[in-house]
Amino acid sequence: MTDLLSGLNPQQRDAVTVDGSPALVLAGPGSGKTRVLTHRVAWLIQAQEVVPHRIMAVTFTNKAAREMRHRIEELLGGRLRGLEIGTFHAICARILRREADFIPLGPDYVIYDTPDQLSLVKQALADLNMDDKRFPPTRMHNMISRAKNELIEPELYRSESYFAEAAGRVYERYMELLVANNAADFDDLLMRTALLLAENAAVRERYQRRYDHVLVDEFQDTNMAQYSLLRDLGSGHRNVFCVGDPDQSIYGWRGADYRNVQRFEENFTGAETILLEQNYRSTQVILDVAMAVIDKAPGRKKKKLFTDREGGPNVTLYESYDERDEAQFVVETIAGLVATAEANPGDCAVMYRTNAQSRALEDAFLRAGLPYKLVGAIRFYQRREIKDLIAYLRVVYNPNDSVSLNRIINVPTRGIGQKTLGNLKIWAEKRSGTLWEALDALARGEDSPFTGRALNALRGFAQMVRGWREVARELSVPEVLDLVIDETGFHDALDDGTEEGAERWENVVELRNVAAEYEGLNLETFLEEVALVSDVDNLPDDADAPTLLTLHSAKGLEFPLVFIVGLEEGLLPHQRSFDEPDGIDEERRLLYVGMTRAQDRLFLLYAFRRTVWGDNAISLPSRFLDDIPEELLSGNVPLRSERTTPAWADYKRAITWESDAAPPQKAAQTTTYRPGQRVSHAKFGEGVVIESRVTAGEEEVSVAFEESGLKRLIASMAPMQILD
DNA sequence: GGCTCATATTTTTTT
DNA sequence: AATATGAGCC
Repeated sequence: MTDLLSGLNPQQRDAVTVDGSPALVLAGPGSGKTRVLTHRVAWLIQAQEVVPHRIMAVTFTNKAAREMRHRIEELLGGRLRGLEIGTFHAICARILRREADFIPLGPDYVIYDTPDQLSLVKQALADLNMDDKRFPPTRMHNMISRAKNELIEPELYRSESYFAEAAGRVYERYMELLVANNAADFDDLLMRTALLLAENAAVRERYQRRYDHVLVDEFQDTNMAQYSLLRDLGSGHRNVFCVGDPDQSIYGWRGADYRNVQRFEENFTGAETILLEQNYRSTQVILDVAMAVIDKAPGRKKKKLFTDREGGPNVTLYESYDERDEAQFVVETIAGLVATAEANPGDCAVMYRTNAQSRALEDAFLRAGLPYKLVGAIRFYQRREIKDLIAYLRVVYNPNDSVSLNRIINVPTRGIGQKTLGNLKIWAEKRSGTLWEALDALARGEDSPFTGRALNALRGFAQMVRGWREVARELSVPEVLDLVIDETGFHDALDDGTEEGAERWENVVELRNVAAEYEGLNLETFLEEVALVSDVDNLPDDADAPTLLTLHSAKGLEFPLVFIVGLEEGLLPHQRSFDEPDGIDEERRLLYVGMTRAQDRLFLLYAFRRTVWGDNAISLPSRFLDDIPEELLSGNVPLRSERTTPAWADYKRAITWESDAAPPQKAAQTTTYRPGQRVSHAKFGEGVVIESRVTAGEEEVSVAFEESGLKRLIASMAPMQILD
């Protein structure tokens, strides 16, 4: 039996052994909060003799849940049975299936992902005869989602504006459609569970008795619904243990509210607050840089993080020419450090603000012939062919899921076009039944307005689905998949001889492999797993290759070497954050989260110009860079005091000036280069000037290089020798 | 009914 | 740049 408390510092030990009162652990990055959580669960089981199934532990990702279970099992030296551990969404999904009697859904409800949700919002708009140009489905969906996260039901949704009033009507119809489809969206999982516990005393008390202890990780990123759930679960025994860090709150856009930390202190009076300030991850230099950035956040409770990893190499700040150059620097640096055995490829992570930025990086890795691991981007389960097959499985499981039914009724094409489908919907409405009920009636030979080809196509499809439903219970998930693929001619329709077709078929094979791993599990469990997996969940940790991921998905992870790219105005902070109330601050915290992932080395990069939407634009270094003391930086960017031709400093003034005063005039009015001149560039070699003009105060030269083709360069950035 | 080509529109971040 | 939608043609 291991001593659970040895090897913990005094604060960690206090946290692990909190007894008989609620606890709030404010844990800085790298302060061992995962350790505290796992040791506490183990301590409860071992020292307090709490039965595992009376403990609920909530994590932020499924991967974190798996790892935590694994670590606790290691600590206790045995398998844990019954410990309830998972994300809020996963735990709620299970509760709702069990308590389906109390909600307007059957226990066989399906979970809709974002695209499903969006198509249902469009349907709601259509039903209400509302124009989707004036009421964009994404915005409507956003407002609905926000309401749900705040536990506001349609009938309570009050409008302050015309637009919000419209959203309220869409919300109401959207909910009706979800119920009709026997479906729940992500937000429903939380809202329905939270409301059930809040409104039904019997159910609430049952769950209060069921769990003696509730532990929550990443507490700063909980929303109202999640908090309400937590309060109701914990109000009896008050054994609620929350771990979080307001400085790492980065999910405000999804309804997370770090003020839940204050609410917790109010609702759970007498809660013990424990600060974990010692960082065991990063060097002092990295920590100082990160703290310099976060300290500028307004209205923040200052925490003093410290580490015994004194000093460390300076943080590298690199200004690249464009996103290609940026990616190349990353790849070359990694390759260099690997060559000198200073790092393993798997020690490195490259982080960015938007998924779109991964492209340039992937290109550079591919060109260098180096493998990499990519989190997110085109998510596997979002690929068309995968979604199609999942939709088939969902229809087999729950044929009243009309979103899935609509998706596959003519995929692969089987002669059921817009017109026939429209008629089918009209007929279904006339019979006041669902789409599937109409199809089912057709298959049974009921009289219908359909004749000829349309009738045959519809009946054939319906009979095929009926056939699957009859045998599905006897078959494993991969067997059902095989049946669907076989009878629909999915392979031939997909693998059309093109490279893309072959790739899509590969994905189908991969899905079948995934399904095969669920051998023994039923369709219900498979569909639920698939609906709730996140990208980080699928991160393979065996491959020794650099990881490419967004700053958001980097939360909770750590790497010896971290590159953060695209530190530019408009990207980080992102353009879309500018008009959000807490927007810029959240961007700042996002950068802080990224920086504090690094253990040994941190590289910060920005590009002088970047292609955005196929347009090449000059970019400005991120304002956050200004907050970093220069003595902690090295790289290719001159000190602020020594900059002689800092092109961007003037742009910055031009863009950030507040008054109506004209932006400062720049020196460059005439061009140094003329069309037809032969020039030589250090990197691109020799070429001929095609054009040269002054844009935004900078001379922009287009040169046709013999080796490297046509380039557009900024004269002051990339000086060239004139050869004639 | 289905396919091809042209136009529009897009990208924050995720369960 | 890449994808989604829509018009027009077979």
